[in-house]
Amino acid sequence: MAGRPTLEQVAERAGVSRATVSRVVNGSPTVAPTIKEAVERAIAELGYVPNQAARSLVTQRTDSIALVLSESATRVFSDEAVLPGIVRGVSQELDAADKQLVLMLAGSMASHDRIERYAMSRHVDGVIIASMHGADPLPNSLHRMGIPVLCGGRPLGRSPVPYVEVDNVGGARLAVRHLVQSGRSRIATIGGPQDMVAGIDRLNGYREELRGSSLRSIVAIGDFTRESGAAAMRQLLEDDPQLDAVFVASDLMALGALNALQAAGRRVPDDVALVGFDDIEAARYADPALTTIRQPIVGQGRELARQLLRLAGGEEIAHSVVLPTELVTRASA
Amino acid sequence: MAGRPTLEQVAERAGVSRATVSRVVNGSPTVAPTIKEAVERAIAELGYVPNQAARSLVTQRTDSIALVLSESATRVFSDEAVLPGIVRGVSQELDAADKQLVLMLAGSMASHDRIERYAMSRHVDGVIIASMHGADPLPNSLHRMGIPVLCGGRPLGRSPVPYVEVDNVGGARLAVRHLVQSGRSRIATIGGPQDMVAGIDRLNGYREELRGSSLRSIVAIGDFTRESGAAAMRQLLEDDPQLDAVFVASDLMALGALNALQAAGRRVPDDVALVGFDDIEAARYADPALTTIRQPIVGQGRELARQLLRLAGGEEIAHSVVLPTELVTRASA
DNA sequence: CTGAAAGCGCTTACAG
DNA sequence: CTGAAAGCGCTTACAG
Repeated sequence: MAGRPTLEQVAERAGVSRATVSRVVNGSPTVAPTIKEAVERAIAELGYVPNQAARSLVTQRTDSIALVLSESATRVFSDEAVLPGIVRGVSQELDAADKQLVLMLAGSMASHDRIERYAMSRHVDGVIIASMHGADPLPNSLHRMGIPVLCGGRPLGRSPVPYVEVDNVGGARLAVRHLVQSGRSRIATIGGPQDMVAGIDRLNGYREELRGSSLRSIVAIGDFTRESGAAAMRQLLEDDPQLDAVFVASDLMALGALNALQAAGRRVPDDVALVGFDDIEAARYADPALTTIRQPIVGQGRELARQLLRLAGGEEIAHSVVLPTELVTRASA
Repeated sequence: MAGRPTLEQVAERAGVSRATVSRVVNGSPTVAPTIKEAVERAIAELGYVPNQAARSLVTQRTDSIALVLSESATRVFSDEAVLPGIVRGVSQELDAADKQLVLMLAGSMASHDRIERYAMSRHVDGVIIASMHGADPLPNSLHRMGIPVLCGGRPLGRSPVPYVEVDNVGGARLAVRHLVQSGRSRIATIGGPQDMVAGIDRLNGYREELRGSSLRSIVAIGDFTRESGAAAMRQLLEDDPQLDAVFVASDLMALGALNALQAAGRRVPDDVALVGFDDIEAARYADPALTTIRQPIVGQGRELARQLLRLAGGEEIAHSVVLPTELVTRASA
């Protein structure tokens, strides 16, 4: 088959110059209809598809963007329920814009280097970094190199890098307010890891909302896994056997907490009301079904893609976009 | 900053030709140590990173491969538990080989076109297609175009495209054998969708194993979702109220079936033994914990990547690789 | 509206 | 061991 056809061959077949073929391919309006037709026929007959590398070399664009997920994050099962949704949202929006999605799982510091080199090699027009632990230096260093970069979730520490996040603080406040309003008076919380912004903010929301009431805070910390939720719940029961409600910073931890409560002979919601966060599928199937805070997961992915595309296109974008969360009332509270 | 530095600038700074810089960058052994050092210094000082597009244009390689997931598949929650594992496995192996992963969610037939064009534009060195429904024409058409392509899961219908799959038939037989050996005599099954190879093969395995015994088959079909598992279970109880065991073709459907059984007042495993397939996280936390067939998910991803890399490198590879499954015995059977 | 020509940033025979 | 030169397949001012 002598390799795949080139512009040159299409031009020859259509009896025009390469420039003209290029114009047709790129939809330039200044091509005579008859010529356009001839070129299109030649393209179809030859099955011509433009070589992206050649195009990128001259346009300096690749029409693809990288989505970086931290590998350690994908280990947390809670994230496993969230990250696929983000990937799907990003993918949908990118498809619509005819851009490609390059997925990079950042395992270690070593892979940070790989990612930097990759972005620097101009293989992508921009980078979305989702799901960070701690104060990851990657967003800032990419930003410093002049690469369009956007974070999913507010970066810890001061950072000039724009981000899209869900309203963790507001969601937590919603949950606690619901518990207060339903007459609970000893409201504990199981917080997430304090090196992740979702963990930090949901705990802050809890504290902020309690501050408005006369209730005192009762806190245990987990790591977003089911087991850690169960362990934290046992701890809380020891710390305050009289507690009558718990706001748990993730549904998965809430499911663990639910098991621990039932094992301790507490009825949910009669003795202890329980509110989770995330609204994962399993929340609906828990017994009792879990009241929780829903966050727009696919929506966050879409918004990330839209913002990055604008940024890569040279537009000014808001430094932060915060997506609303909502209370989903079920049986557990 | 006048754009990012080029080979040319490195050459000038190091006082050598572009050819020499290129040799150093690509690790050619025929460069004098002193020169090599000078070049490396210049590279470091300038922060030079090769432009991939330029490189690809001449080498005809991109060092990246595409992973295609069907979007409809990601809608099935059962797959949500499986696909991230495959992505992770592929990513691990590709990272080790310093290749990039381009993720494409194939939503519709329209996106099939996009994927073909993308592969044809030589933006990737090969394509892995995971998770197909029906007899998807994509693998064959890519193959016909001369693009290295590999399927996760055996393609339906005759196809020259090589594949990597888990032993669905063998796993199902293992499950049924376990039920037979534990003395069950009315063993039903809930099959998966019959347009997916996992659905078809697991049902075949059930039938094959029963054929060896004197037991008759009792069959209902679901679509791999939890709800469909519950519905199918209700159907089975109606069809044969005396059944004492069920092999369910996915854990998620098995969880639905478990609910339905308990709602119908049957004790598991006392009245009815239950075996699932997949070994997803939730199987371990069911009550009773679910006996199931474990498949190597990340392992399948890794094997896919390894095989595709070989294929793209021009090696001959086996037309099929079948990875073993195993029985994980817990409380439900 | 169309074409000739330069150039994007690399790699790789080919000489020397 | 090193360099000059050709060429990978496109796009885009610049003329006409």
